[in-house]
Amino acid sequence: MGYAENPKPNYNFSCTDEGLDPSTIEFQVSDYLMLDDGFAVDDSSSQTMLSSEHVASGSPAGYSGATKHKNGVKKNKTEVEQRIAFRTKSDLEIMDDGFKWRKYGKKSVKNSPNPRNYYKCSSSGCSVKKRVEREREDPRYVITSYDGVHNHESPCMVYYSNQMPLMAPSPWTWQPSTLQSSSSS
DNA sequence: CGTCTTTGACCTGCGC
DNA sequence: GCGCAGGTCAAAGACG
Repeated sequence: MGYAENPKPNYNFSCTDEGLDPSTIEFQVSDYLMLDDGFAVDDSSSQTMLSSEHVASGSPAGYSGATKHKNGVKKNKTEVEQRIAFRTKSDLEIMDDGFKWRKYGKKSVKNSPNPRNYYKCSSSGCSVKKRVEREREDPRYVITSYDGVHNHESPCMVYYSNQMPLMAPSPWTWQPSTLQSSSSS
């Protein structure tokens, strides 16, 4: 496949898709969550809020699942730099946010008829993970959870370093302060 | 040929 | 201690 910038035709959210008309994208960020260490939820949004249960897809303990690696290296809680989860209304489960992701797992979760997909950033040295699943109660919405912070620039942002980003900015550019100020009218 | 997706198995944490 | 649920690994196949 050759690590194309837009590896799949359905990567409609690719910023490098020259034939893409942003106005045709069925995408909207309906909700976002800033998930810090304690799975804190930014409730500054006046929209319908997602509970942590929503994001964790029925797991009351949130990210209480297997936070380990096969080699026994347990991921310390403090190592989790940042978690971001947001809900988007989209027909596509995969939205190209400017980074290249490699799918490494798919799991059907309890309390949800829709499987959860696991992605890793395919950039070497970057261990950011992403989980994508459709909302149980409204399959039109896709819940995307990012785990960690990229240690590299988005290829998209680099490419358009001298231009306005065509698409909605990746979550990495959403600073909590910005979110707070932007959402509080 | 290189990379990605799929998928089943395995591992670990947590609740009972 | 056991079972369940979630997260990850890795081999095999698919694709460009």
